[in-house]
Parts: sequence; structure tokens; C-alpha cells
Amino acid sequence: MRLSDLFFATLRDDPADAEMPSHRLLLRAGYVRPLGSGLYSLLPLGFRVNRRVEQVIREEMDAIGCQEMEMPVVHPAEVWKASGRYFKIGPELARFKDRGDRDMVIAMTHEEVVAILLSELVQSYRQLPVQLYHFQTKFRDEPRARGGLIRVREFVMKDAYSCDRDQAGLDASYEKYRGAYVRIFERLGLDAIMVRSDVGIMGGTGAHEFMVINDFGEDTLVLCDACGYADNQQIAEVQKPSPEAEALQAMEEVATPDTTTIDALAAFLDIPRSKTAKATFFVAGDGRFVVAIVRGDYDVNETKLTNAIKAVGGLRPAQLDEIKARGMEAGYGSPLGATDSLVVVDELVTRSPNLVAGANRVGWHVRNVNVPRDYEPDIVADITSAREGDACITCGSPVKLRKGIEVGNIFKLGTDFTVAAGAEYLDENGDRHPIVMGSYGIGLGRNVACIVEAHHDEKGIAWPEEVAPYPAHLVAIGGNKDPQVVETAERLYAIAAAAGPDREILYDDREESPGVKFTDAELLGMPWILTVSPRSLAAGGVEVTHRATGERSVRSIDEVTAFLEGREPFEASAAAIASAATAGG
RNA sequence: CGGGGCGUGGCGCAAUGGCGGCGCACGUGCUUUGGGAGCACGAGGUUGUGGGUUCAAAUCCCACCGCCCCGACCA
Repeated sequence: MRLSDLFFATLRDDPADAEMPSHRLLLRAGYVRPLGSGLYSLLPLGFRVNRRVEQVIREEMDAIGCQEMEMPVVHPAEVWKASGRYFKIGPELARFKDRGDRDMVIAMTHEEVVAILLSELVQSYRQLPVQLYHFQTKFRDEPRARGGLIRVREFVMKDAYSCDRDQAGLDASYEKYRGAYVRIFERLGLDAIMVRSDVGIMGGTGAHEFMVINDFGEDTLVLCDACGYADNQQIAEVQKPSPEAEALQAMEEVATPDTTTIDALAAFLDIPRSKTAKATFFVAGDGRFVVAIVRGDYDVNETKLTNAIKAVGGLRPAQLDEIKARGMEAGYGSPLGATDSLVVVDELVTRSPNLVAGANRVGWHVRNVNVPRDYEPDIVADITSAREGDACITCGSPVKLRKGIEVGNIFKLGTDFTVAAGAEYLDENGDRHPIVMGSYGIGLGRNVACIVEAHHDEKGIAWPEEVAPYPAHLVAIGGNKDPQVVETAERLYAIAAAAGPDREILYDDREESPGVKFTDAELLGMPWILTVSPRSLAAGGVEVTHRATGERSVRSIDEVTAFLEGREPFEASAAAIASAATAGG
């Protein structure tokens, strides 16, 4: 592709409202353009990267026997009503009516359709297991798009579905996908780590997320360097301290003006936060009012709380009047005297004697509150979030917290969808069973952004060869002084073109100054920059620069030809890679 | 949905009540080709939309729309 023909434009200035490096660079280098919030066009360069990422995923899916197909983006609403998700999912699911006034949805994912296909096509255990996948557009009307391609509303996802006759089959399929995902992210140049994740209210028997550590990430990961433990903070467990035994003291009210926060309370009474009990108030989707009690030095983990009370529809923070109506006072709250509430107490609180808790009266707390002496919990469970430095649940070493971006997930769904769709098979004995499903997703655009996050410097992008839109970027300098430059560059370009579509290169044939061409080449980020100039010709050929390391050498026309034809790849020296790794952090 | 910020040419920005500008990018011509070149000429705007105040509004007021950031949310 000649740059004089390419549909793109590089921006000299950073776009004002692009905060993430990947977003800034993809905009500046002319890979993507926004159309609206969370809606992006992929320009030709961006589309080529997307396609190469897609191809890596396709190869690894095919390698585990997963069959590519395609399912519709628009579904009749009945499909989603049958699974129940039409009613469970809020405005995130886009709905509309077709010309016949029929309810329709724009698909967020495709479990329902797979289950329907299974119900139509699978009758015997002999047809199982089967693995299916497609690359298809999803629409999720997210409350807030952010981070360029990281969180968008419309995106292409590879979603795969395993279909097995039983749990053991699902476990085996799940393992295959786990292995495929490890290979995919390695090929994409991403350091993805697998963490256990919440299965949510969709049930299922297990799920993992593949995460890339990134400060702009939306999830928090709990990691242990010592033993390799890695969980999403939503579900991560840590070892909690064993408070020293104390004689239980009598409760005693104490005036504590202006102490609506734990910090203020602890400071006012001159006690550690660990000697206080914190109350937070929620309303579950089914209407139950929930008081969650954790020690003052911990935070409530809403995912754990949701799972502890099996809250269908999740939790929302309670309103002040809802709290008051149940005899409690926000800022000075506790279950003491509370009515009509589900009291959920963190297990550490039950082991921590003589805590200061709210008196449910503005400006007052109560000393020496003990569970279950002073109030009776409805549920005792681990409902706190892991903290930086807490003791690892498996080895006791201090854990660390890191932000992460989810680049893929694997999920043991179970039979919810197949039961709803009537997707059953007959076993060897003629008995009928629901098919057991798993689902496995990878968002393409998000992966493209994460690759840029991991492979860029202050000058621009540095694509790994596996996903680069073109293998090389040819720059001709001084062509007006020396016709041999243009002649040589044109010849090399033609050689690459003749070597097949995969070997096509970018050729900067524009009448621009050398500075512009070099700057753009570094911004666009092809793995190898080939410079033809009077200087390079005098030195014996073409100057070859490795974009990622900056390593530079002059290669003969024959060597470059062998590279362009795909016969002899260029390799960066180990030393250059090591020094680039050190410099890049 | 709550909080904050922003909306002026393709991009980045200035103009705070009185003739809408600057840099880059863009077009034409000449010069220039190893690190975002120079000169000359030129094109490009209903200042997000609607309403209001005023002799006069990009500027002040109201409403709406859109975008970004934080939070809520995230099968």
C-alpha cells in the first residue's frame, strides 16, 4: 500500500480527550476514528490489525476443533424472553420493534441462539461434544463508554461455545479453551494472567478471566507473587487476623459528634479502626433491605455480599429514608434495634470483641458491641474485599492489588440455557439430558488497544510482527536527487507485492520531507522500517531499523528481497531486545 | 443516573459584551529531501442547538443535545 493512496491521516497534536496511550496513538496514527460515545470506525490500518488479531484467534480455535459459523446480530425478543434474560437485563440490552411491530433485540451475546441451534440439531450423545464459535458484532448500551477501544458499546467479539453431555465433558472442554487462550495471548504479545472470577447470578460452576495489568483497568486483581495465587478482587479471599480474646464488656453509649465516617470516629475516640464496626445499607433486587457489617478497617465487597444473600438482580445502595424507616441512622448505624432488615455480618466481626458500633442516633455510638450477644446476624459470611498486603489465602505472603483489563474470559455455563431452550440429547440408555454449555469470549478491539498499551513508546506504536498491519514500512529519502532511490524503492515494493497479500508492505512514496516520513513511520509502528536513500545505497543497500528496539543496520538488496518474499525473516539481536526491555520498563 | 470538565475551521487552541483569530494540517506555484523545511498566494466558520437579555452575544441567562473524566453500572 502506498501512503499516497492510503485512507488515513496522522495527527501532529494529541487529541484533547484521549487519556489512554493506546487511544491517543490509535487516533494520532490514523487507525480509528470515533463516531459517537463508544462507537468507532476502524480505518484501513486499524481494520488490518483487527483482522490479524482475528486470524490468530481463528487459528487457535480451529486447532482445538472449534467450528466457525455465524449467528445473527438481530434476534426476535422471544429468544431472550425464553431464557429470561429479556427481563433480567436492564437498558444495556437494546430493544426495538420491527415493521411488523414485533419486539426485537440487538444481541449482546449468543448463548440463546446456540442453545436453540442445539435443540434443533442435536438429538444423540453421538453428536457431542461440539464446539462452535463466531466473530460477530455485539451491542451493549453501556452506561459509560471509556478508554477508546477498551470499553465500547458496539464491538466485535469472538464468542465460542462448548456443548457437552455432562460436567466432566465441560471440564475437559474448558481446559482446551484455557490452553488455546494462553497461546492466543502469547501470540498477540500480551502478558495475560488468568484469574478466577465471579460467575454472577447466571449460575454456572466456574469462570476465569484473562487479565492484562494496566492502570487504566476497570477490575482489581489480587495477586500473590510468592505462590502465584490470582483472583479478581470481586471474589478473592485472604487470611484475616485472629483478634486477641478479651472479656466481653457491657454496652455503653458514648457521645461522638460529627463522626459519620470510620476515620473520624476512630480519631475522636482515639482507637484503631479495627475496633469499630462499619454498617452499610443496600436494597436487593428482590426488595430485601440489607445491613452489611464489616470491621472498620475493611470494606464491604458487594459481589461477595450479593452472592452471600443470593440477591437476584444485584444490590443498590439504600436511600436515607429507607434506612431511617428501619430504625437506623446513616453515619451512626448498626443493627441494634433495627427492624425489617437482613443482617449480614462479616465473619471477622463475630471474632472481634468489644467493637464500637453506631447507636442509630445522630452524634452517638455504642462501645463494646458483641455478636451474637447484642444482635443476631441472619447470615455470617466473608463479605470484605481483600486489601493490599493482606495475607494470601494459600501461602500467607502479603498479596498485592493491581488494576487489570479483561482481554478474555472462559465460563462454565452449565445447563440454564439449554434447559430453557429444550436442548437435550438421548444417552446410551435412551435417557434424556440437557446439554452442558460453556462460553468463551474475546473482544477484538479491546485486544488491539491492549496490544498498543503493551507495545509503544513516546514516538508511537511498535506492533508485534504477528499482528502488524504490514510487515514493513518502506521509506524513500532523497529521491529527487538520485533517481536510483526511487527506482530501488519501487522495485522493492513490487517484489513485496508479488510475494502475496501477506507480504504487502507500506511504502511512503509521498513528497514529504525526511522528518515527516520518519516520524510517521515510527508513529504507525510497522515492525521493520526500510530506508532507501543515497546514503544507504552508497553503504551497500537498505537501512533496516527494528521499530521496537531501534536497532539499525544496512542490509544488501538481496537480503531485503529475501525478507520481503518471506524467505528469510529479520531478527532483532538479543542484546537490542534486552536493552529495549530495560528502557521500556 | 450523581459529580466535574468541555463544546470556536480537519487537529490543537486564543478571543469575556463591540469587525471571529493563531499554530499545525489543507490547495496552487517556486525552492527544498537523513529527522515534523522556506517563501508567496489561497480556500475553509450559521462559534453544538433552541430560546432569552441587550443598541450589540462566541462571550451573560435558561433549556436541550453531544463529548471526556470520576463514581454508580458492567450477561
